[in-house]
Amino acid sequence: MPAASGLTPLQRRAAREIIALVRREDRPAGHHLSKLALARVVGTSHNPVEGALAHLARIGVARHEKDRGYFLARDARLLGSDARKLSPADDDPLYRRILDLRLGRRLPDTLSETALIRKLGAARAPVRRALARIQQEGWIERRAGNGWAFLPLIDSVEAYEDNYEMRRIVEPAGLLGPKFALVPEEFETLRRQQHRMANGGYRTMTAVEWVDINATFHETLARWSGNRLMHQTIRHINRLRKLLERRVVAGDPGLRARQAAEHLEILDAIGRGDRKKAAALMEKHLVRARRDKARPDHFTVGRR
Amino acid sequence: MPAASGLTPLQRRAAREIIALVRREDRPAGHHLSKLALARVVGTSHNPVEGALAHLARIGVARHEKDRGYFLARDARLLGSDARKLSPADDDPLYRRILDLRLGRRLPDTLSETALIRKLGAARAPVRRALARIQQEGWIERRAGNGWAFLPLIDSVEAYEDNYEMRRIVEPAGLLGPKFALVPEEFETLRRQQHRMANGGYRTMTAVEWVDINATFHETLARWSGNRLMHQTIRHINRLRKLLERRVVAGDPGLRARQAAEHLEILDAIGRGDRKKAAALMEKHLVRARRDKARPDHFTVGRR
DNA sequence: TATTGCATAATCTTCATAAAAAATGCAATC
DNA sequence: GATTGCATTTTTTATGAAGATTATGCAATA
Repeated sequence: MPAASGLTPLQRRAAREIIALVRREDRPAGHHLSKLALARVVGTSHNPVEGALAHLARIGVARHEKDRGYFLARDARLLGSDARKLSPADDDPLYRRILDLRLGRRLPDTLSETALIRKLGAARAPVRRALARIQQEGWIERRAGNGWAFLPLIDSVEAYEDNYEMRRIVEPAGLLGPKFALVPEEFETLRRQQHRMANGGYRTMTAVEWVDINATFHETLARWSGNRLMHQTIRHINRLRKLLERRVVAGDPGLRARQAAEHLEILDAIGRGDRKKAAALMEKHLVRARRDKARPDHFTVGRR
Repeated sequence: MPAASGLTPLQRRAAREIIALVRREDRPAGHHLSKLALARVVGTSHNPVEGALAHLARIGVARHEKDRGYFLARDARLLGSDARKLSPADDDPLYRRILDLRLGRRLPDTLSETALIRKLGAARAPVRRALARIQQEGWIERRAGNGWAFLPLIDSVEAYEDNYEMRRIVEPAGLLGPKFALVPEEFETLRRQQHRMANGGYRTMTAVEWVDINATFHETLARWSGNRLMHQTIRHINRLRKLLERRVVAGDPGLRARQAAEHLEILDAIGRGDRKKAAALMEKHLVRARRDKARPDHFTVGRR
């Protein structure tokens, strides 16, 4: 049973982002959820946000008052299980199925679109949509004439190592780039986030939130490099990494706290203007993170 | 008037690759063009290759003998103008128009698919195909709800600088990676190619061929790194670079020869197993290449 | 024994239209 | 003066069938 049936994908996404936002900012019960402000955050018109808010009211996350709008029903930090229920993993079932099939070695390296449609028992258009997303993520490509070919980017320990090696090469270099410039208010936001995490905030966090905060940290620094191609590349690498870590065990709490501490050190160095130090710390951080995670048993195949 | 009307895109592509192949290998008149072997090279079935060969016979590049197949009509090195006529630039007219419009600042940063369809006066399906390609190349992305947003990756001097900076960071690191291993026969092929180019071979080459040989050189080295993500990333960066260099002047012959000489130096260092030296040479090479090309006047906007 | 040339089968693209979803506008309300 | 709630407009997605293209098989031939 889907966690939030009856919603359009965009409404689900809006609902997810609303919860993520209030949790990031640790809003208390009673906080006003302004339709227009939220629409700006989500990047859509206010229409789908209305649907999302209505859903949040149905599941008891928000209260509705006629002509006044929606308000948070409980403190945001108590909404962990709701955040989990709306997790992006369920977003596009077809995408999920293809990913699971592929990771489970149940799809050949190359196959025609029609063959995939038969296998999934789905219509062409949605299958194509899922394929487009996968192509965008970079682990499938069209073959010259017909059909598609999976690329070996997500389904092996090696891919995992490759991913970390790329990060180790690119991210420290980004900190040293000629156009690097931090954005003060983003700097403060990152520091606050990582600080909270280092001091036990991870206990109320879902796994997805943890991963997202991590990704945001690294992607923000990449953006500060002033090199847009580098930012895009890091985003791409991170997306792939999320797929690779899909089956990785939750990660013990000590790990989370230590990572946050390392992130804070890097931020401090950047804040002092000591980019060389920051780059060195970043490299060490990435080497250590790889060692902590890249173990063969994480690549066992299973359902869920 | 299109250079090769009546051909399907795949047939055009096959024709192009056949000519590129025989020119790369400098085949003489009379060389047999085997349908099956060519199909393997192009990556399709032999059907579209047949169409391509028929076309090559029509335009006088190949001769046909009943039940014996097709044969090269002239020495491959004399086919420069034919190679130019089949150049990939004409492949998807819609893609070209969007690119031109965007580079000419005639498309807003964000617009709906329908608006684009109206502007181009084309049907939805082909527009969507072109957009998918652009999305793949990374300079457009879907917005949350509706529409598309252009990313600033192809339309400024800065993007050009960013591109070279990324190459400078990634490519030398690739040569130093832990899994680096050259492929002997590819090594010889690269050496032969670059040697020919350094010794005046560039005179019979089209601009597109020059760019392709360059790209092949760098992408092959990236592949040798053993890091598939790195290889993919370099390929992506190169594709963007081709767009950026679209309007760059043809490049004086001396430049071509010098670049080839630098490529040969790098290959020599790799061949000796001196990867540190190779990486240093690569970095110098990229810095120099950037200096030679990144001049503002290349970003003048014009038709064709 | 491998390759060609052609026939047949499978796959993909296009296109028009209906239905779903998102964007937008604005009077009523706080 | 800003925000909500709802009506209207615009955009996108789904669908299915015809036509185009590509894949495949194989007898005839070099």
